[in-house]
Amino acid sequence: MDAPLALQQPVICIVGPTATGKTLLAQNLAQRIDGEVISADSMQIYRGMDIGTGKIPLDQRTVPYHGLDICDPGAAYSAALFQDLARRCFIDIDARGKRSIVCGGTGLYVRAAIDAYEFPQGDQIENPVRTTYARIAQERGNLALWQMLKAQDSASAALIHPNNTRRVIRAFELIAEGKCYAQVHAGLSEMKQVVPAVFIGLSCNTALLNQRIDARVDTMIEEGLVDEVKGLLDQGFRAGITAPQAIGYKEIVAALEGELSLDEAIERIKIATHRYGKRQRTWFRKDNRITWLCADSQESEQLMHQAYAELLQ
RNA sequence: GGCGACGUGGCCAAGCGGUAAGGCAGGGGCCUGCAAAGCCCUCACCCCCAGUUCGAAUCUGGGCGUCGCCU
Repeated sequence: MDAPLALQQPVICIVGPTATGKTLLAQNLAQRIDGEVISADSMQIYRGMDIGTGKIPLDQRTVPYHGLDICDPGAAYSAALFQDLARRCFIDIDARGKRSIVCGGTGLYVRAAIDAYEFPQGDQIENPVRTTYARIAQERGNLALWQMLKAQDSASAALIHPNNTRRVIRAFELIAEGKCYAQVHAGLSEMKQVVPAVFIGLSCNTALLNQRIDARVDTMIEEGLVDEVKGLLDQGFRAGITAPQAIGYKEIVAALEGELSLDEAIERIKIATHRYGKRQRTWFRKDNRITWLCADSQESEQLMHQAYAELLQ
C-alpha cells in the first residue's frame, strides 16, 4: 500500500475550509480539463445527508463524481475505507486518460488518499477492543484508562493526553494487533507522498468566511434541512456512529427532541461550523505543498483561472 | 421629579478589604482506521473621579449610565 502509484498525470487536490467554494471550483476545473471529482468529505459519504453537508445536488453535477452517497448513515465508514476507494479511483480514472480531482475539507481523508498512511487491513471500526475500553473509560474515568495504557505501553501513553480517550483506545487497539502507537507515530514525522499530486488551497478572510457560513446555514434551513433530518431519523439515523455527529444534524436532532429551540439549534450550527473551519485552517496550514488562492471574492471563474494558471506551472 | 437596584473581558457570571473563579464566544495548536469527531493551550486589572486604608473590584462621597417602581 506504500508503493508509489504510477500515474500518467498527477492528481489535483482542492482543499481548504468549508464554504470557500471548493465544490464549484472542482467542478469547473473538471469540466475544463476532462476530470472526475473525488470528494474527500467524511460526511458527504452518506446517502441522504445532502442539504446539511453542502453536497452538490444531483441535477447540478456536470462531471462524474466519486465518494458521494456510498454509505448509509446508519453504517460505519472510515478513513481506511476512503483510502482504498480513492486509490482505486485514481488508477481507474488515470487508465481512462482522465484527471482525478480530489475535492474536500476532511484533511485526514485527503492525506490518507495521497500520502503513506498505513491502515491495518479490514473493516473493523466497531471492534470488541474499542467497545471494551470505551466502557472502562466510562466506568473508571479517562485517567484510569490512560494509566492502564501507561502500564502496558508507556511510550505511547507519553504521546497521548489522558483526556484524549479516543487516542488512548486506539493505542489499545494497536496493541491488540501487535503494534505500538508510539512506533507508528514515530514514522510520521515527515509527509511521505505516494500519489503524484498538486495541491490548491482556497483561503478566505476569517470574518468574511464566518459571515458566509452563517448565510449558508440560513439557506440550509430554508431548503428544508429540518425535514431532511426528520426523514433520516425515520430511517434509523441514530444507529450510525459517525453520521449523527455531523454538524447541522446533531443540532437539529436535539431541536426535534425538544432539547433546544430551532433558533438555538441554528445558532449552534453556525458556531460549530466556525470552529470546524478553524480546525480545517489549522490542519491545512502546515502542509507546505499547498498553493493558496485567495477566495475572498468567491468569483469562481476568476478562481478557476488562477488555479489553472497555477497548474500549468 | 421621587424611591430602589445595579454597573467585573465580546456575552453570561463569581467575588463583598489582601492583590480578579468558571462557562460561552474568540485566538493558537495537536491529530495515522468514528475526523463536520476527539483533545490540549490561551485571553480583564473590575464605568469615571476623589477619598478611607499598609492594601479596594470589594468601604465612603460625587459624577455618568442602565433597569425597575412611583408621582
